[in-house]
Amino acid sequence: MENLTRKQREIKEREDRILDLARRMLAEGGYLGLSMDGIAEQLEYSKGTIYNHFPCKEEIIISLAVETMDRRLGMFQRAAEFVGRSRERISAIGVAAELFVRLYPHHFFVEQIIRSASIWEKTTEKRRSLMQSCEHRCMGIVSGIIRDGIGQGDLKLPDGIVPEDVAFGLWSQCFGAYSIIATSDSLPQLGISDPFVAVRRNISTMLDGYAWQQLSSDYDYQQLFERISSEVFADEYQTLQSV
Amino acid sequence: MENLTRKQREIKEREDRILDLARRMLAEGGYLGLSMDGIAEQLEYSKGTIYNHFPCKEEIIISLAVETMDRRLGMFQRAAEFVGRSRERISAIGVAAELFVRLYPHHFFVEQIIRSASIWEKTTEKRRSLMQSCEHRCMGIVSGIIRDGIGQGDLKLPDGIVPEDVAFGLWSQCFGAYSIIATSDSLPQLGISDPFVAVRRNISTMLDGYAWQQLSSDYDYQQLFERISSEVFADEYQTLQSV
DNA sequence: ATTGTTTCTGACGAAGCGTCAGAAATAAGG
DNA sequence: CCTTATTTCTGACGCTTCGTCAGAAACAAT
Repeated sequence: MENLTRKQREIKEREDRILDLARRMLAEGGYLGLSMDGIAEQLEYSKGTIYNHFPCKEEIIISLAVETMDRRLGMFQRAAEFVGRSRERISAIGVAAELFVRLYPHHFFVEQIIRSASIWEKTTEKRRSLMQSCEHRCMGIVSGIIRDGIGQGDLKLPDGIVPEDVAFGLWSQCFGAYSIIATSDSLPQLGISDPFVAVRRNISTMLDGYAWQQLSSDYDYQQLFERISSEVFADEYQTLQSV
Repeated sequence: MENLTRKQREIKEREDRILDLARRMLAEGGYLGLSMDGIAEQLEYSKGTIYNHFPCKEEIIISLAVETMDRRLGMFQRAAEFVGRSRERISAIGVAAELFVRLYPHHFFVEQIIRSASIWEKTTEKRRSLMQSCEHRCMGIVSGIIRDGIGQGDLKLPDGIVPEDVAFGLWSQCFGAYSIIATSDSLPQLGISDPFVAVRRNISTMLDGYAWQQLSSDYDYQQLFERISSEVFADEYQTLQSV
């Protein structure tokens, strides 16, 4: 793998710096805060050089989004390896999702931007399908655990409901809640003192509704949450605590 | 109320035309598709005139968002008046939310943009608090129904959970799901054939998890959905069918 | 008819995007 | 080591959009 010339290494390294700076600019000032001129200036390269890496602003954003989803996918994979009953494993996914958004809010923010700015027209098909495949694999992990649960008799879905429908429910609950949390500073005024706890309870209650064993009345999922955090995601959890 | 000069009426009418065009431009090309120059050109006024109405692009977007939330608030109010047990009334809210997003996707899109583009810095405190108050009242309606349910013995929340937490769950479930539906065209590939139905089932299951009477096993909420659509929201439902 | 006020206009400066001819650096060949 | 070919880098350029503002035009009051 080390058959790269000095030049090629330089280029790769510069690309990382571009993405790193771009993410910060995006976090700072949203879509408009990210400026090609600004990148060139701050990195002390000419604009042309930046455009050698990325043909347009939108491609940078997509690249950031792919990085983001890769990172989460990694955490989901680690979570899925948690040894335990199916509902414990899905809880591990929940821990991963929450830790991810709390630890890397900038990453999550990129995903929100992707979903609203219409940047798709300008980007190549390749990047788009790369993103989709990340999304698919994330969903696949979750659906897989649900299927395992069904196979092991922990869960039985009613007619007309497939595991993907439930996975979609978890996904939208998380995405929606985390979006609202990130962009609304008046939740305490609305009477929601700890929205993250509220999300966990709501999701847990939905799974109870599907009668996924073991029910939250027979098991301390709050304690499991702590255990998974400190066992599976020790480093991440540490970081979060210290902030 | 009719003490307006011809001029003033002209101005009011023009403001509506600006907002109408702006919404279409926004729906067409996102944040970037909305251009002040474009508005001036298409409406055949000079830019200065447009800027007499709105001091910046962002204020237009906020105005659109307020329109949006007002409209939904209206539908929520009608839904809340539905006569029935508490869980039937919350179902009516669900119908309103779904009809709203399906009938007025442009309106919903504005809300998504608001939540990602960083437009808040440029806008006045007044508009912002106007939006918040809309949000609060929407939440208030939902929380109110939940409280009614508790008062009438249909529902009992576990310790540490307040009605607002449950309302937050419904809100985030809907917002997340509708966002994903609006911006992801690969849901069928993921195995989710009818995402709107999936949302309804997931929400219903969550309410079952809270043991909100009557449980979905004892009541045909699918049929209730149809009934509310055609009774409370006859016009809207009609429009939706014909599209 | 004259004066004062409101409303409208479009040229302007600033900033950002993406391009491209030519300069500079690097690699290859003798 | 010098020449030539190739790659990489540069920044001026054209274009679009934002938001401003001095002056023109329309309107109202006297």
